[in-house]
Amino acid sequence: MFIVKDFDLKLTFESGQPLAFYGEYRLEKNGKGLSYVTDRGVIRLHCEKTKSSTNIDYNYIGKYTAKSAENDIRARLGLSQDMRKVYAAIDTDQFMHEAITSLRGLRMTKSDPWEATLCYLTSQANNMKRIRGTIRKFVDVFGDDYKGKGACAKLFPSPASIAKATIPELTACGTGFRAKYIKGVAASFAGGFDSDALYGMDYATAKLELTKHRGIGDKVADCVLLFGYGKMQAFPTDVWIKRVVEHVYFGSRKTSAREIHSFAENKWGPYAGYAQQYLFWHGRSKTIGKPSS
DNA sequence: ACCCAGGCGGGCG
DNA sequence: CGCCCGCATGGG
Repeated sequence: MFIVKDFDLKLTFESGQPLAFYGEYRLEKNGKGLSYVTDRGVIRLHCEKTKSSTNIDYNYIGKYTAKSAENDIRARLGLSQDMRKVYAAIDTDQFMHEAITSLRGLRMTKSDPWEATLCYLTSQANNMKRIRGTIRKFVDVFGDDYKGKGACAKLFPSPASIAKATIPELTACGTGFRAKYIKGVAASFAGGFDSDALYGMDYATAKLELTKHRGIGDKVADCVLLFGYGKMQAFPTDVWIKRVVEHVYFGSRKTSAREIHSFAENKWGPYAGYAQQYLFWHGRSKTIGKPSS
């Protein structure tokens, strides 16, 4: 059982983070529930909001102990983050203040590097619904089966299992033109590429290592660093962020991704990634800057 | 029919 | 550098 403040499961889950691509969010009898798949099993959460905090209960299937499951949840849902500090750092102007007021409790989640990589390779020129459908098919088709203690579950597919799939098998999951990138990067993660080594690298160096892969460009690399490695200075600049930042901070002037990165680094520094997530979700909810809005 | 979706690589001026 | 294009595919 966790008791935390400034935590909103629905916002955290639904704000376009990788957890939503391989997890399941649903209504339960007396509150909200969430389950997600990892390479070790399935974790189920149940949340109850009280006046001043949120109580999170959980159970699990798979190669977990009570302790390792608890650690997994704390890390993935960002339960150790100091939200007072986060909000103090990103509450820089009227727009961000509105975003914080509207989205209080939205946490940055932390997936495994490989999970985030697969999710954001799939995301390019794609929409949330189809991304989710594709990742869920990956789990169904390529995920190992866990069987034990009267329970069974599909696990998140390994790099090796995706690497040995054929291109037609991948496109059958709805990847489209991204299949060749997915297969190639999976092969790298399965052998040769030491993904854990990037934890020990600074942001810029780790980004260089990621973008050596065909199919991982500037934006996907930033997503992997932010959502997969927890490097909070990463500021993924997609079409939405570009629109919102141009509209709110640049008087609707067309601005290059390079300039936006520089702006974000100066304004939010080590918390730029957090600011990005609030800009992204708040901007989308208000369709800020979008043509015909 | 056309446009868009949490882009990227490649070619061109 | 910046700009434009093709890349698959389903939904507005």
